Order: sequence, then C-alpha cells, then structure tokens
Amino acid sequence: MEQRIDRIKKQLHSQSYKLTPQREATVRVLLEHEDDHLSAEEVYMLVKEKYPEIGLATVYRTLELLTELKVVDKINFGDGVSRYDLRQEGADHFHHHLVCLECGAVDEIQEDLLGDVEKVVEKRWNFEIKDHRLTFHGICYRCRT
Amino acid sequence: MEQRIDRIKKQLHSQSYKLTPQREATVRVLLEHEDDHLSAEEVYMLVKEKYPEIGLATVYRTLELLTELKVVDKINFGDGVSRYDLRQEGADHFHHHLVCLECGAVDEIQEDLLGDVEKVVEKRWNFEIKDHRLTFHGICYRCRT
DNA sequence: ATTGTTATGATAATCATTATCATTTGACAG
DNA sequence: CTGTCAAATGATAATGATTATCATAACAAT
Ligand SMILES: [Zn+2]
Ligand SMILES: [Zn+2]
Ligand SMILES: [Zn+2]
Ligand SMILES: [Zn+2]
Repeated sequence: MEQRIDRIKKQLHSQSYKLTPQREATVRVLLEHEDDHLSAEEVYMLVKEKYPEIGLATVYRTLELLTELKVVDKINFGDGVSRYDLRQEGADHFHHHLVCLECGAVDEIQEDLLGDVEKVVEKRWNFEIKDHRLTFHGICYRCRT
Repeated sequence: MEQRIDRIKKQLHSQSYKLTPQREATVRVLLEHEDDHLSAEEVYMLVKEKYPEIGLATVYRTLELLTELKVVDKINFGDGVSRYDLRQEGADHFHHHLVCLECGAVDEIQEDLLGDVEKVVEKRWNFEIKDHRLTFHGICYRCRT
C-alpha cells in the first residue's frame, strides 16, 4: 500500500504535480476499493470519511488527473455515470469486465484474452492499437441456477 | 431500404407499437447514416430536415424504443453523449469499433473476432454471454504515416 | 517578508437526458 | 359518421452529472 502510494507520488512529481493530502486521501480510497468500480460521487463520499473538508470538485479534478497519468481508467457501463478503475500496476493492457444483467455485479478478467485478436486487427485493419475496452453482458455464475 | 423499414414496422407491431411518421422519419435518418455514430442531438437535427415539427423528446423516446427492440445499440465512446448505432440486420453479435486518437474517426469491424474468446469466458468464468462491447483505441490507417 | 504558482472549496453554470402534462392522433365501438 | 380511449407527441420544466469560475489557501522560491 505505502509503496504503491509512493510510486504514484513519484509519478506525479515527474510531471510536476504534488501529492496533496486531498489527492493522497483519494488515492487511498481507490486502493482500498480496488475491486469496485466507484463513481465520482461514491469516491467523494468515501474520501469524506477520512478527510471531511474535501470538496466534490477536488475529487473530480483528482480523478481526472489520475486518468491522465493512467493510474486509473475511466469507464462507462451505460448507467448515467463514469466509473473509475485502478489499473493493475505495470499492466500494459486494461482488464476486461463481466456485467451481470441479472444482479448488476461487475466482475473482472485480468488475463489478456485479446492478444490474438489484436494481432489480427493491427494487420488486417492497419490500426495501431494503444488501448482497448472489452465488456461482456450476460448472466454471472452466481445467477445461473 | 423500404423492405428494411417494413421489417422494422412489423417488429414494432409485434410488440403493439406503431410506426408513426415521426418514428419512420427517425428510422430513415438512421438508415441513411448507417456508418455514422450519431448522438441523439445529431439525429434530431437530421430528422428535422424532413420532419421539422418533431420534438427532441420524441427523438429520445424513439431511440430508446429502438434500443429496446435491439434495432439499434446505444454506445458510449467517452465523450459526454450516447451514440446510436444501427445493428446489422440478423447479426447475433454487435460489431466492434476502432477509435482513432489522432483524428477521432470511428471505424467498424463487422467480423466477429470474439468467437474463441467468448468460449473461454463462458467456460472458465461460467458466464453466459448475451452481448459484448469491444472498442480499440489507437491510430487509424489514415493517420499512420 | 514578498512574490508567484498551484491547488482547493464553494458555488454557479452547463449540458445531456428524463419527467411532466396538456394536446393530438388514430383505432375502434356503437 | 360521432364519441371514446389509449398511445404518442411537443413544449417545457426538472434532474443530475460534470465543468467552470473565482476568491482564498498552501507553499515553494526568492
Ligand atoms: Zn475493473
Ligand atoms: Zn449476477
Ligand atoms: Zn458502429
Ligand atoms: Zn485517424
């Protein structure tokens, strides 16, 4: 945890940003909820517990900054809000998601399943892939009877 | 075109919805811009050209209805708006997208590249796939020097 | 201490989408 | 034909997420 924050701190410094207490509190919340997919409002509520004076705008700004630095990914599952998802450290690809139509759960697939597909796309469509988003919608293992 | 509208009409009727002039005008716009990825506002502007009395709310309602009927798919590329994409007729899977980070172009991949991946997900994660969303972000063939 | 830059918090503004409601349309019964 | 009723529409208000604004605070570097 502390080392992870330290590395994010260094990453911020390398672009001459500071790790202010507000930003650190926000990063801690994200780390503590690594498996969730929190909206800005949800992050705000959680950060307030450890840093009650923080403003909503600061949370938005911090999330935007972390997105720029590729510490988090901003994703959208079609409900009205953006959600923020911590990247696996050092992962060169963004993980995939399983959204259950029954119970709404969002599970993650960390494995890179797209290696072969990406080769095909690069070659056949002459497209230089930088990133991807892959989400499956269906029925999760819990909801299958 | 006409046959296509006729089939959509039947599909509507089968759920006891009517193909009103407003709805037909909206469907025509979608058919005429099959390769684009229009926002509700953009559809509204285009429909107004042939049906100036139409209201924005009606366009939203029609797009929602067509989404329900799976005539169109609602997608989100991360700019602030939802976009509506006509499904290939009879296609059981939703096509994929190539978003260019350079010029903003959105190209389509109609082939189903995910067959093998989906088998793996169904088996290894015990997840019953109903639909998917796959988007690649990168540099398109036009922008590669 | 002075200056200048960056970050913050409160709040207003924006903008896409949804809800409301009076009116219109069109199918259908008598 | 009229009258009736549910569905659909259009104008507009309301909502809700996100962004912009701006005065103030933090803080590093003279
Ligand atoms: Zn995730
Ligand atoms: Zn489930
Ligand atoms: Zn498309
Ligand atoms: Zn391009």
